[in-house]
Amino acid sequence: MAKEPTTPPRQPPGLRELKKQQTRQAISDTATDLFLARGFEAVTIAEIAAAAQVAKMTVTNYFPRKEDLALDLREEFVGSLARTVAERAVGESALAALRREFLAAVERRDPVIGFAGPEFTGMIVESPALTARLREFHELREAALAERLAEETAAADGDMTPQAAAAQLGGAHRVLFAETVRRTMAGEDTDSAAGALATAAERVFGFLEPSLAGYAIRES
Amino acid sequence: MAKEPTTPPRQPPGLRELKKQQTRQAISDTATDLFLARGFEAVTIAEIAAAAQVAKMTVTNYFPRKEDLALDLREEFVGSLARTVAERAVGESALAALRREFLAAVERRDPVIGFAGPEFTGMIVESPALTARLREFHELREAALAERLAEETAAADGDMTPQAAAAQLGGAHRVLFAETVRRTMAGEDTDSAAGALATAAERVFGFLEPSLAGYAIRES
DNA sequence: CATGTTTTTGGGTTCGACATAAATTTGGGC
DNA sequence: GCCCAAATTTATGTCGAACCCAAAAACATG
Repeated sequence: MAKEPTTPPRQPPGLRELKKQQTRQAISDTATDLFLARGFEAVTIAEIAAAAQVAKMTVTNYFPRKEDLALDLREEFVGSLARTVAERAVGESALAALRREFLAAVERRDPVIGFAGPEFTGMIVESPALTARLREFHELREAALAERLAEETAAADGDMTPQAAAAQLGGAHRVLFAETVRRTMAGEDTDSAAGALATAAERVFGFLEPSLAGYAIRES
Repeated sequence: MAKEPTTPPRQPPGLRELKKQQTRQAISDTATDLFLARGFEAVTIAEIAAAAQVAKMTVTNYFPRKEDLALDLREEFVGSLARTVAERAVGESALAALRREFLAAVERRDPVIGFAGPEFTGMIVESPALTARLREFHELREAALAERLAEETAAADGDMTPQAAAAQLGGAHRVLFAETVRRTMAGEDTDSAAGALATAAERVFGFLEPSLAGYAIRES
């Protein structure tokens, strides 16, 4: 069915691949500029194509959904929690790892937890389509985390503990993300918001401590 | 601006109002039949209008979004958790009330927690648009719960405890809803699924006990 | 530089969402 | 009963995203 050509994905970046990346990036950048200037819904695919000097279909080929043009961090976002858990230290619980990493992300002002500047944040908040897409990302992220936790804890097949724990941990992130967005949209400056977020994170994660402090502690 | 005619909205259901409800229901029923028979995306608004013998625009007037034709339980669903908390007994915590009500809903085989029959459930699962809409309902439900909890606990303005608690409680419901859907799609019969759901609910809510057993206990 | 593959292009279709005005129906006052 | 004003339904038309297909252009490889 899937034929392996003479050259399965090996090294060579190749000119073709290079130009693809450039084209993709150029389209994405062009689109983002337009979205920020006039709002997501107000910009048409045709306009983006014209501005990027490619055919409409080329835009669609790279970004099957219009939302993808604005939210191009899917992989990064969706995998973040599962990755943190997978890479936690021996003796560290999932909760501890996620809290530690969240606080580090606050320090970094990481876009992945919601630090994205008022324009970009506003673009998302103003758009139902983008908001919906982000909601989907949150769900996928939680599902990825649940899967990771199931493996890490060697949970039995019918056991819903991993999903329950992932819902709590993912929920904490979701709530904190929303708070970051709220503060950004309220015009609060980044440093001030970051301070408040760190405090809020202590509280929100602390709230989970009674249930999760002993869950998914890495053994080796 | 808004002029009050001789008769502001008073009592009488009125013939006009009655026919509106009938029309609305007829359209919704027609649409649901078509969706179940051929899938959500495969049915066009024009077809629904033709089958219900009304104009396309009439369908759109009653149901601004196509998804609304299939998911017409928004109010019920979104308000359910907040309502349960609002009506809990004196001395009962939010967690206890929600668990009690969830188990009662399992006994009722309530569609609101996911008991909807394989056809209907399949229709939703197969459709990205309906899945997205349902996701939105979950979020609105959690937000409504958070608001209710904030009032019930007289939380201070910057305090995120209500949101955090709502995320945990709403998360539990979301996870259990997903499990109901999963079992339904796996072909499991309703009674068997209900039994498993009751057990799962005990576990999932029990998992929250350490954090939430003492939260939002009704005082008067 | 010839050949085969991948990417881009251009043209076209479908359908949901939305706007507007015309036609129809209803509720009441008289 | 009759007619008016308000509300509802209908008829038309626009716009844009998603999708399909075949032809042309760009690239990789021997």
